[in-house]
Amino acid sequence: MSAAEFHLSKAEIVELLRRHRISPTQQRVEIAQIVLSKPQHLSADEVLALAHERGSRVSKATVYNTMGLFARVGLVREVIVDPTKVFYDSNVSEHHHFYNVDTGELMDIPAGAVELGTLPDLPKGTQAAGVDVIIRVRSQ
Amino acid sequence: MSAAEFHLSKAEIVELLRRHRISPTQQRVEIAQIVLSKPQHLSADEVLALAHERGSRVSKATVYNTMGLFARVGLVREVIVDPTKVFYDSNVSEHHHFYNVDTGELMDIPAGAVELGTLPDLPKGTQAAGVDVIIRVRSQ
DNA sequence: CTGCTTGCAAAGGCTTTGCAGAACA
DNA sequence: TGTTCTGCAAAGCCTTTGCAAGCAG
Repeated sequence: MSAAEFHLSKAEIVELLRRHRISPTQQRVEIAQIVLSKPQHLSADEVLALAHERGSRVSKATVYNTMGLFARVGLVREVIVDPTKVFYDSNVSEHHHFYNVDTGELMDIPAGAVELGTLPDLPKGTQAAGVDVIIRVRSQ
Repeated sequence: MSAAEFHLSKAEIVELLRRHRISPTQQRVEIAQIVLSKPQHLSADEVLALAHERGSRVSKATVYNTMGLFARVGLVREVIVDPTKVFYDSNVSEHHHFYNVDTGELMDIPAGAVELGTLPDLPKGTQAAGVDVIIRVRSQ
């Protein structure tokens, strides 16, 4: 997906959801507006907090359902770096991450800054589903 | 650490723990014997189950404390690929992983099969703490 | 209408913690 | 003996689920 997905009007969000065969309910549209507004890394709790700040009346269960749905259709990407919570990344183009284990901060690695040669042979009977590179850093 | 760390006698385990400034209590020695017996990926629950199979009377709390301690001193490595549980890898030499999202199986990627060029510039004020490469695969 | 969604609260699963008793040095 | 460790149960967190009421098409 390109950066054109960012800064979307409500109508564009509705269209985007429809293209992904997601029925554009009010909650889903509001969550999409928050999450897809710019490249960012948000936990479910942060999405909920942002929604409430905006005045949306969305429940925690719906945030989880919706983020799971968005991840399944490729609107966001789950980033698993911290055993205590999942991050959702609104940038679904191929890129990798720095994770500061002291602050819990997740940052993008500039595209092209990590070269990954050809993939190794996959285990028999499997197909690739994604490659994650996480560089853990510590505040010094 | 080399493969020489595997197949250790009780005395060797005690010595290994002492070298890492870990007081070799009975439970820690038993857990180390299980975990460090060979290259493997175990969850805390699996360590506990193996300990009980062996007849050790170790509690869940002690398994968590001990695995956390071992990870902190570098006797094992935490592998975070699944938001529902942490894996402990007894192979602490540099290598990466395949993770089968369908089966939950974690496998080593043969050493050298993934080429990672030079690391990108780290965020200001941080130092590298580790690099994880996870290739997610699906059963086909 | 008819099924999909939502929200609430409760349940679930993994991990941590508090504290008394036990083991280590 | 003083400190560190262990075990149990309870608590904590994030996430999922059950089910009745509410919306979408």
